[in-house]
Amino acid sequence: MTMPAAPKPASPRQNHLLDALPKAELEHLCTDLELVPLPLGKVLYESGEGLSHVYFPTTAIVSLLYVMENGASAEIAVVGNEGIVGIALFMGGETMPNRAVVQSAGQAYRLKGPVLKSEFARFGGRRHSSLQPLLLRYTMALLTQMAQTAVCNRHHTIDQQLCRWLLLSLDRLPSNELEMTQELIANMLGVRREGVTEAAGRLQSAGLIRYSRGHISVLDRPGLEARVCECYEVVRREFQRLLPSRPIA
Amino acid sequence: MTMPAAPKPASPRQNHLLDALPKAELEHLCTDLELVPLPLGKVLYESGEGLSHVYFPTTAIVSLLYVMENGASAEIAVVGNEGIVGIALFMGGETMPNRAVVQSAGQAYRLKGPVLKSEFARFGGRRHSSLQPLLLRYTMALLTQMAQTAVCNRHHTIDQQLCRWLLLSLDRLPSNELEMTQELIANMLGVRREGVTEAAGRLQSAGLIRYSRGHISVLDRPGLEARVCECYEVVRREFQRLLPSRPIA
DNA sequence: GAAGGTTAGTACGCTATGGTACAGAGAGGT
DNA sequence: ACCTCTCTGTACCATAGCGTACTAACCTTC
Repeated sequence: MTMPAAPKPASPRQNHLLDALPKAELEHLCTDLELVPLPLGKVLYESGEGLSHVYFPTTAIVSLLYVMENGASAEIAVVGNEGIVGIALFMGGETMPNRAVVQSAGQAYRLKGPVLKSEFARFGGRRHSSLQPLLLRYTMALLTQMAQTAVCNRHHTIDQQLCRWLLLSLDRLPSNELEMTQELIANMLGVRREGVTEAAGRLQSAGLIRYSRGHISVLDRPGLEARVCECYEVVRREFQRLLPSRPIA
Repeated sequence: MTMPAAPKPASPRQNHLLDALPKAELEHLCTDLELVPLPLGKVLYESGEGLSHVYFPTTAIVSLLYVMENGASAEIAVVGNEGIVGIALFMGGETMPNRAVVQSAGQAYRLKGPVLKSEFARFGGRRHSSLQPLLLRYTMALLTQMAQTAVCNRHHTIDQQLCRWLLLSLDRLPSNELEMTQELIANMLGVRREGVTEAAGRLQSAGLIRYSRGHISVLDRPGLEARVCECYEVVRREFQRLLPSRPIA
């Protein structure tokens, strides 16, 4: 069951990582958490650019993209309310050769880099932080998502990849509606826009979705799950296993 | 300059991660490091299987593969003397949905899981361990390699991918010779064996490599670099940036 | 040196996807 | 109501890579 559609007050607990923290620790962070709107298309960081903040999405979805020299792009991973944007900050290295762009508008809590770093390192000191193991497990799940993206890109059809993409997005949204043009989906998947049109047309004919000018209604989620490749389930299971506080679906 | 081909005595310092540790810390680990041979094809861990050890390759190269339900496979990343096999052990989660298989025979130092974990966690205590930040930065580099694999799978031709694969392997070997059948390369790249035959044939006609029954001699490395897609350089630069102790090339 | 296995090369048709061009269908402004 | 812009649908050809079948080199072993 997804939650009721009533406009809920924003709370850090809408992000599963923050929600998984012990009460005291979350409250400790709360003073530094800043709620920010993430409009569609906003670039949180650019390839190779240092990050000033990390973002814990609540209702927004962020795509990690690689943009090639010739301008073509491909989605590497997607981050919603189950995760955090900006792992390079606590993993070290400061930057990544990717771009993080808002794929579905919404909100996120952001935290200044130094605050996160000090909290992350506060491990084994007087007080045991549970943030570090949590973030590391999340990173593992992200790793799996990237690995599976590579596999999917190699072996699966656009139809299957579109199903995977829709399901991954759906899992990170409160409703069955998403605002997304075919053009943008094509950018994410790294395929032609026409390819998405055809694939989406097939899904629509099958009665699984309804598409109209940037708005997708998912009518038959089980139908999508029946068509998707194994990649989706592998990723979903891994997130659930590593971050069991709450199934991401 | 690659090192002279003389058979050197094995040393943990042949692995760049171990080599990057301060002397005292390496010596502390040395009692637990165990040199093991890694024959071609050996499976270090299976998808979803718990790991008892981590491996620091010195002369071996290990591939991380995803094996699909139908048996087809795709390489996710490759680990040589610049890295470590078994990051799930310190990242948490214990397992990964991949298989780690020896792609080029050689040696590695292995370390019992619990030893690594305790050393990894010995951070912020009385003594600051430099192992943790090192391994986390390595994980970031691995992340980039996976991301770039996804991009490469999406956008680049078999020829380009073969070049990338050869260069990545070359960077992890002391010589310009590799033992590798086209069949195996095809498994790694997740393409048909015939596709590799044709791509390799083109490289051979161009005088860049010589291929003969499982043995490849790279004759013209700059030639390969001229044909490879940007993915190779992105990964190489990222490894160099994050693990600057020694360029992996 | 003959036999059998492994590795590599070649050929042919098929399909998914890319490149390109253009037409239709909504939405929004004036 | 009309124009215009954005988004979607369709069509056509080109091509990279797949599936399959077969042949040709080469290596090993008897």
